Amino acid sequence: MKKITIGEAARQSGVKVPTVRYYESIGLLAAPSRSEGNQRSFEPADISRLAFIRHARELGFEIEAIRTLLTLQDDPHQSCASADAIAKARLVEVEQRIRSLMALKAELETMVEGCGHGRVDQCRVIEVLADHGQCTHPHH
Amino acid sequence: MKKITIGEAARQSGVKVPTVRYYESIGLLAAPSRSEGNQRSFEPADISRLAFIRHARELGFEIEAIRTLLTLQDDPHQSCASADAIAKARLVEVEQRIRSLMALKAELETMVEGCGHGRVDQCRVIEVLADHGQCTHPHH
DNA sequence: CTTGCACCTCTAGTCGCTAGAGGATGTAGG
DNA sequence: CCTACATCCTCTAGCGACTAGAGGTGCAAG
Repeated sequence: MKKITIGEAARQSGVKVPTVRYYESIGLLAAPSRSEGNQRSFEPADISRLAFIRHARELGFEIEAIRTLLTLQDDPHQSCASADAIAKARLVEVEQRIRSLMALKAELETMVEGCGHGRVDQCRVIEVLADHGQCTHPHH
Repeated sequence: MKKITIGEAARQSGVKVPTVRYYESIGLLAAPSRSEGNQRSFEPADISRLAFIRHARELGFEIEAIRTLLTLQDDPHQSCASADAIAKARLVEVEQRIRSLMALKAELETMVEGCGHGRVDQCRVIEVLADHGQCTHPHH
């Protein structure tokens, strides 16, 4: 077996070097074996695991959710109901966040459009911020 | 003048009591005068300022952006170009975030739909997470 | 053999709060 | 006036998920 350094692992998985060490420190990744000079030596399986974590993080899953997903992955005979539930919960979160951001976007657009590019005392941006009652879109 | 306690200020502005103290500590809100017994005594203007901050936070502006917006509000003769720029930048951020979340939503939906509710080794949720190449939507 | 990069551990910082300890003040009822 | 109780005070530490930096060691190429 060729030894995979932490730098290689980082490059291949797309996770930064300090983040790899961080994941090890919180027990998301098993501590790898070490070289004679005390340097980490990873296995290909570790790269896959790191890629899994990275992808899940990109999808916005929290570390604790990922921890659960990883234990599910480690034991393929389990029911995937938990994985399904976690993904569904995340989907609901994302949908809510999108709705909220759309309302936000509308309000920011109104603010920016209303700005006459003059002085602050006529600025709609400042004005709207100061007076929530001027919000056209009920969101927050 | 009637004295406004921190609790009243919090209730009227919708900012929590510890958060009001936090805003004071970071200099976003001027330190108010104190009662004989060392308790904070706010002015109506402080309530407006807190409401402004809260609204801006709800719109996702960062504290440093709010600090700038507040100094602009404090001097109404300035050009509102900065306020305009800050709001526009925030708008761009929000639009980007929405796009990214939409892609995410699509991917999560594919994952959840593909789940046969069986065992983990057939679970599309786990599978897609493990292999980024299966992503139908190029986003991250 | 030296240069220089990659690696090691450890601590502290980021952002925007939030929680809790331990004590002082203010107010309403008896 | 006394007591109960809510509210206030300061201070420190914690959250999530890293990121930055100090100060030192390993290793491979020229």
